[in-house]
Amino acid sequence: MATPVAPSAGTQPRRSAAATRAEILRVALDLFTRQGYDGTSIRDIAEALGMTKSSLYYHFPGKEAIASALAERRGRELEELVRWIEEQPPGPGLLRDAALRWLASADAEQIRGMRFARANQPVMHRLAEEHAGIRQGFDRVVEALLPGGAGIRERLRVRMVFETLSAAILAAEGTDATDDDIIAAARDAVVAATS
Amino acid sequence: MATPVAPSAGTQPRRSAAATRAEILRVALDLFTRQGYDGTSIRDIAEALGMTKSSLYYHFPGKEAIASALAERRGRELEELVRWIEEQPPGPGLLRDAALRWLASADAEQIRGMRFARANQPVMHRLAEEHAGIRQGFDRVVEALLPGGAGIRERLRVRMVFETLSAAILAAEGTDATDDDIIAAARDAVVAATS
DNA sequence: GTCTATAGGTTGATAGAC
DNA sequence: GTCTATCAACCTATAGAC
Repeated sequence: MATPVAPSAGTQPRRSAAATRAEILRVALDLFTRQGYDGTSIRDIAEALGMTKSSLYYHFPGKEAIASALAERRGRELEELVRWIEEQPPGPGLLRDAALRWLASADAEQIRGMRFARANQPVMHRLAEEHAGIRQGFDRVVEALLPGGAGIRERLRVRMVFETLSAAILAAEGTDATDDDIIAAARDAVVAATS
Repeated sequence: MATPVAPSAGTQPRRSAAATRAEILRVALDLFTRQGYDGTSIRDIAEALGMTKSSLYYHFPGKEAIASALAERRGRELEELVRWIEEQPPGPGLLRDAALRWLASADAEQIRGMRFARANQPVMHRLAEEHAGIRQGFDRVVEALLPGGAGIRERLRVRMVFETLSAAILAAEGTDATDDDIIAAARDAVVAATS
């Protein structure tokens, strides 16, 4: 399963540090999603990359820092959605439009990111607590869509609309549904929930 | 946080083994949900019960057996739903009726069970693989509701209706929503999705 | 049924050579 | 940037006394 890297011949490494970092994140995302954060050791990640644990520590200060980088990437995607919402004129159709826009932007990588977040709730929650920058999931989105004094039931409703994609991903677990199937199912549910 | 158990005075233990077993499951469910399966050691569970690890091994052959017992309990709840579905006359309204029945039966304990399953996907999945008896989640329910040749999109739709409660629980994470709020939100979504 | 003690293994992380 | 070698801390699980 590992993809060993041929040792570099010259003094210059074959790939830049930035590329290696991205590769580490890609492999870690895959393993964390499939085996869970706690079920994946630093050694697992390193071996899948064809390097040793110690080399990994050159690129990241620790295991949690890898998960943190993944969470931050996910946070940036959501922040972009918040910015878009704040630019729109408020109105009753905005919730549906925002949710459908979110779905339309969901590519394979983003779906993998959500699967990761879903499969590793305990770590994500811990990261959000320690590290105040990473606010949990759709908090900011809900904030942007609702007036300040909204009740708990209204908040729940809005949150659930955005959890729809997450629900579709979970529903597809173990089946052979494609990403397109998942997004189509989520879209139907969003439309039904915002009628 | 621990609730130490007073040592029994006579030769007979204060509580039957069955009661102790149930208490272990209750405490383990709580800890597994809050800290995750891997984040909870046998020692954590034992200390919360006021006993030592070794005593726990008298009641359960291992850590995984505890999670397995929790998963089986969850499986029994779903089996009851499957039985009910099979007794009903088939029809287009059956999906909604079954989902609403499932919601109506969801008490606090069941919601805690779902939260556990949700927060520990990797273990649940592993248990379902190794131990063929525990089939994953709503597989049986979907089977009972759909004709054999149903397509993947139709299967997804049915699964998602049942994932609604799960989505509501997730949406309520971190908020101060009550169980009633969660169930109400889930009911609205089920009705919308099955119109 | 519960305890102490410990075996046997894995983990995340560090030091220092190249 | 990558390696070998090593550490302390932690885990599950077992043995055997009471």
